[in-house]
Amino acid sequence: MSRASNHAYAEIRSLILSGDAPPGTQLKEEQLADICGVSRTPVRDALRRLETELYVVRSESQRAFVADWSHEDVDEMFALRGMLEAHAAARAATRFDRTGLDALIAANAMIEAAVLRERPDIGAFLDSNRSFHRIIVETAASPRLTATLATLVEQPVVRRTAMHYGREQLAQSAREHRELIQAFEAGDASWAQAVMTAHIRRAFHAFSSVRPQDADNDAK
Amino acid sequence: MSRASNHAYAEIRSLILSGDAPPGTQLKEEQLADICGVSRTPVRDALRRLETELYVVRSESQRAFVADWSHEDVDEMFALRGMLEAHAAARAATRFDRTGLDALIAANAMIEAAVLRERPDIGAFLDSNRSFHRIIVETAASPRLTATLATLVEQPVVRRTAMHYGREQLAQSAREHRELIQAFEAGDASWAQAVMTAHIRRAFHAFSSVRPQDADNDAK
DNA sequence: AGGCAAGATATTGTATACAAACTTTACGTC
DNA sequence: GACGTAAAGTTTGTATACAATATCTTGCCT
Repeated sequence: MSRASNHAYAEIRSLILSGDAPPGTQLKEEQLADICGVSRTPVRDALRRLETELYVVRSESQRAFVADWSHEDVDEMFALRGMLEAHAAARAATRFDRTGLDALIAANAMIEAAVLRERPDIGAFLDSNRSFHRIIVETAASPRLTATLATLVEQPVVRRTAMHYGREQLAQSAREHRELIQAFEAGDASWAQAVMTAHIRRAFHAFSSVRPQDADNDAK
Repeated sequence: MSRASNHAYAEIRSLILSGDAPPGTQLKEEQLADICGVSRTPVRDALRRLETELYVVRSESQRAFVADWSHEDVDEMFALRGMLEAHAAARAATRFDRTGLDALIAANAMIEAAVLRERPDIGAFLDSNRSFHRIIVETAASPRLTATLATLVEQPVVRRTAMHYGREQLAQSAREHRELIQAFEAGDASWAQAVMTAHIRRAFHAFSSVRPQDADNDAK
């Protein structure tokens, strides 16, 4: 995807993630084109991408809005993500080589470094966490699975979850990653699958315990 | 999505499914625009959609090609579809009402009618089969799940599978549907999930036993 | 003869103008 | 005053022209 199109995508996505365009906001192509400094054509491309990733929904008459997620939507998303990432972990367990494992260990080391300091660095945590999970999904070597998960792992949700992790929960997350690494080193698909299921499920409950008004404050 | 865009989508998709554009064929926007009688703009939209549904892949330099499916791809697709449709069945089991069940029973009656005749009617089987599965997924009431499955249920594969079902396998498929209906009437999520898992898995093995050269003949 | 480079060609990306569709508003009628 | 309808305004859809980039061709140099 080329320059203008990517730029529009990144810009609009960031409008949504930052909360500048809260759920329900109508996204008008021309207005976005002005903001991004490009024409409507690449904006339309960007909106389509964001639509498949479910950041954006369309009304019956094809107008675009920032997606609003009910609690049930989030529950269902975590359920699907749990199934698919656990499946990815199981496949990855029989495919990891030393290079991949080392990359995974390095990513988790960065996570721990971000967590085990006076004031945990949530941004660094999120970045490394994303790398960690991406390595697993890519090692699973199923383009279809990768594509499917890409539409399910909603960064705003992950972010909101992490924001409300306490220090202990962040550390627990890193410990679960350690157990995943053990399962991968043992090449044990069932083990990896079970740990990943629990890992995602726990994240869901951490997310659920966030009261909506707190989450609203995060968006700012 | 509007007229020209939908038309281009349907036309290109049918080029791929019919085999007129075999795997690896380059899909040039201008050429497709001529074929569809529309401009490049809606063609680009259509290609993007087909890309997210993995009918089309792109080279590094953004040229579009008809996707090629390895046996492993198909295996993985069935695995994902099995997980997700079984999950849908479990959710649906706690949500069916009398109207939905009756619709399901009616769909399966049509399937049996298509199968239990001198010469099974594959076209009618496929149509009713699609209805049957759609009712279940929609009853699961998860837009996300619906959207995800839509990108996985590849009609060419379903078709190729059904073409090679013998009369007995077609009848077995209908019997499995009957058991699914029983599970739904009992409101038993685990039962429904298990039957659906087996149902999809059996379809995969029916598909796998088709030798490639036979499958090629089907495409004609 | 083989490889590299420059130009020619083909293909996709972007901007813009116009068309179609949907929404809102204002007015008339009951 | 409420409802329906029509016209004006807004937003998205499509076509087309042009720009950028990739690929292929050709010819030159080694």
